[in-house]
Amino acid sequence: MRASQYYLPTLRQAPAEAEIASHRLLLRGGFIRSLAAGVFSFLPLGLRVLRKVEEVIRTEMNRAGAMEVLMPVLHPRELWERTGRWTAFQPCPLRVKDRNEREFCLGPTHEEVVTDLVARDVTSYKQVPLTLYQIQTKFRDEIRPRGGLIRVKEFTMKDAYSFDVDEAGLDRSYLAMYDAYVRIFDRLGLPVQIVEAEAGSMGGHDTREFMVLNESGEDTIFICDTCGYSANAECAVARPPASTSRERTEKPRLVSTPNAKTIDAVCAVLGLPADQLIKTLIYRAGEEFAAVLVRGDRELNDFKLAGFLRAPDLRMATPEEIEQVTGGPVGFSGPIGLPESVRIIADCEIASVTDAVVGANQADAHLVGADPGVDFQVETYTDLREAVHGDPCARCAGTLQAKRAIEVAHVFKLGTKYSAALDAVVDDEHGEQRPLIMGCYGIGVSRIVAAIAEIYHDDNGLVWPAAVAPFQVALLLLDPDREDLRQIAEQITADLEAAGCETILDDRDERAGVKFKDADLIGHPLRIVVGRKTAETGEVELQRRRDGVQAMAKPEEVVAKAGELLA
RNA sequence: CGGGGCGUAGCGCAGUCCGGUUAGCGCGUCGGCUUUGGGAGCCGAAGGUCGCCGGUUCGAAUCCGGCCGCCCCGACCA
Repeated sequence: MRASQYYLPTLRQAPAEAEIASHRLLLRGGFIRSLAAGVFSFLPLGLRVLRKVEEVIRTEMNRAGAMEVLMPVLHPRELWERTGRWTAFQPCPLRVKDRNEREFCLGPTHEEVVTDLVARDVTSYKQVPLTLYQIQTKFRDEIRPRGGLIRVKEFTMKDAYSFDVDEAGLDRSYLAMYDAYVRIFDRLGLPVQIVEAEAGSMGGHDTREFMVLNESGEDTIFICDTCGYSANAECAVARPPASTSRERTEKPRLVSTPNAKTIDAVCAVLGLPADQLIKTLIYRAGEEFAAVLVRGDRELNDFKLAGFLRAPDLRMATPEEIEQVTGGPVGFSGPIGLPESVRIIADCEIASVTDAVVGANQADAHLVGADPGVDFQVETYTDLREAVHGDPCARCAGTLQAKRAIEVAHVFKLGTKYSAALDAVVDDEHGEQRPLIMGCYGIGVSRIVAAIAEIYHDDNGLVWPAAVAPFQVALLLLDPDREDLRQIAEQITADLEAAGCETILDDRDERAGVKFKDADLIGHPLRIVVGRKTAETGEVELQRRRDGVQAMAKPEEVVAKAGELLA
């Protein structure tokens, strides 16, 4: 391929809107261009990278026994209503109407479509296990696109769905995908941390996320420095302190805390540290109210609470509801003297708090000297708080380290949520009808491009791993007007391409500096220079982008030498 | 959606507070000459609804109101 005929619009300066490295460099290198917030075009170079990533995924999926299909982007509303997700899916699917006012959404994910597909044609246990996948554009009306390709409204995703008759089959299908993912990221050269996670709006269990450690990521994960336990912040568990035994002391004492509606304010008024306070949050689930207790210096984790209460309509109580239930205004709620009907749930840590400050359930007052289990009873102690950097690991004597990460893939077990709703049932070996048990496995293909760019770059530009580089070799012909040099360069290009090494010949009518800068910016793994030195010595210069290792070679030796350097 | 920032030539920016000639600068683009191994030099040229709509004013890039777009921080996800 000749650079002089290639669409290669590199930018000397990054557009102002790009902040993170991958976004900046992908724009500058002429890989992508933005059309609107979270909507991008892939230019020839970017598309080559995207296709490389796809191809790695495709071969490993096929190897794992999954079969590729292509499902529609346009999904009829009725299908989504059968699973209740027309309104429940977050972020909300993009919706369109046809000329007859029939409603569709642009597929944000394909559980409904694939399950419906399988429901129509799979009727016997003999037809499973079955794993179908596709590589396709997904649409999500993201609340806030950000970070170039990191979070967008329209993106390429590989999504796979497995169907089995029993849990054992699901386990096998799940493991096959898990292993395939490990191989995929290994081949892509992308180091991933596999973490425990929540399933989000898809529903499911045994959720694992494949994370690329990076400051531009949107997730926080915790990794134990000793045992390797790792989990998304949404479900990371820290070891609570040993619970403390208490004796009945004096009854809690009412103190005046005028206008102290926040933990900070109460601490200031009473001169006490926040870990001496118990924060009482009032939640509503259906017609039921719950008082949720966490230590004053902690944050409640909503995922954990929702997971414990298992109430689909869980929400914080309104100020009016709080007043009605506790008898006091917002900011002064406490666990003492609540109506019997209010459940009291506490984070494990509360069990070791003594002599605590709690809200008095009346305006401008708190109670001092409250002891859990003595002055009030707790229905259940469970892990409800947000883990923080430096917390003790729940599984060993190690310490949890907080890190930022980019989620690039996700595997989890769906169970029968979709098969039951969409009648994907088969006869088992006894002739009994059973809903298929599903697993779901996603990879953010275009996001991987961003993640690789985040990880592999330096001050001069991108540094693509060979597996995904748009071209393996950039051959810089510094004097395109010299016919002898041009012939050498073209011969080397032909040799390399014949050897299966994708090569772009930079024969543009540009100065040497421009070609060097562009080659560095674009990040070709190997650069070969044909220039004046070649005319003098008959040799060309090879340089590896990754570490700058150089070598000289005669034209007929270039293929072998390039192979060595790219290995 | 809440908070913050920004919108002037393809890209990066100045000018806006304090209204007043023909709206500037760097890069890029086009033409010419020179140059030619790390984003060249000189000469010449093209390129602008100053995001949009309305208002104030003799006069608006600049002041006021509304709207749109983009980026960043927060709650969601691949």
